[in-house]
Amino acid sequence: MNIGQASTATGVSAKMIRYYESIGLIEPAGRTQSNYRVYGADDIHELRFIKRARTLGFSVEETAQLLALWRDKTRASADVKRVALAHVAELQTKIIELEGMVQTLKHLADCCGGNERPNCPILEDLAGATTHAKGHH
Amino acid sequence: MNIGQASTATGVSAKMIRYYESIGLIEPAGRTQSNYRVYGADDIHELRFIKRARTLGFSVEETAQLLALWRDKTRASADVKRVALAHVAELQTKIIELEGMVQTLKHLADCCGGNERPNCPILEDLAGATTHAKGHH
DNA sequence: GATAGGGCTTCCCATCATGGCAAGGTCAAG
DNA sequence: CTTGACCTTGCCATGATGGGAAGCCCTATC
Repeated sequence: MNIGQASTATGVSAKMIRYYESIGLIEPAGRTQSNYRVYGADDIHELRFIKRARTLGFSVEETAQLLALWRDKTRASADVKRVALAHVAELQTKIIELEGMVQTLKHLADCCGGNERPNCPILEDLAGATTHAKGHH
Repeated sequence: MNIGQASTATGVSAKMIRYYESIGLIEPAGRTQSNYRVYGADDIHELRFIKRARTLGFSVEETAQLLALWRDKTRASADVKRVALAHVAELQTKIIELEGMVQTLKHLADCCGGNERPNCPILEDLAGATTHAKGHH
């Protein structure tokens, strides 16, 4: 299996497969006599694992940890769970941050006429926020 | 006012002030005879505006649009509102994405013993997801 | 067998917003 | 005049990804 086929089989671009190899996330692939990378069923499996982890928002670093645990047949599931829950906490922190932005902006937008006149509470907030921000009008 | 003072006055690092100048987000600052950048009250005001916009998650590009609207005294508030609501939509899309990840991971973590044994539904999901993912147990 | 088209290789560059470091000029206080 | 804190520019790094160029390889068709 060539890198292009591995790519379509896993949804990981050829570019990224090479990148993952270069940073040591995956072992260097075998090569044909003409220096083409060759992938087997195990490699495909591993790339799918990586793809899924990335889709769930794990960083490459976290993915490496999960891969190591996956490879280690004597792992404790507690270790996996810890990594997963730490990631959940990160995600939730991010969500709360974004929700704060949304709330503020929605409030400001609600207060904005959205018409032809220049008067705009959104700009007023950005320019000083001394106006009624939200909650304490 | 030197760049360091402008930085502490606005919360924008000196590095970023120079960067914003280099990409044309702000006008080149005036200079002293010894080539130090000089900032006045208006510049501080503008940097605070930028800081606030960035804090609300606007990209530098979006911030540039907002700055332009702010400077334009004849703007229509509808234009500002459009930029803001477009950004809200982006944020909400991102939030939904993250919430999907959290939901999946929480479900998997709930199903994981979190003990000394290697058996782990989290890894099983990453490795193939042919197990009961979520919803269709 | 020659040629064309597509796939592979490596290497470099760009993104976005930010930080860090280094070498050198400047300013203010002692 | 020295010291230390500040400023200047310039280059490099991040994280994960894409783009492109130059050159080699393989296969199918003529």
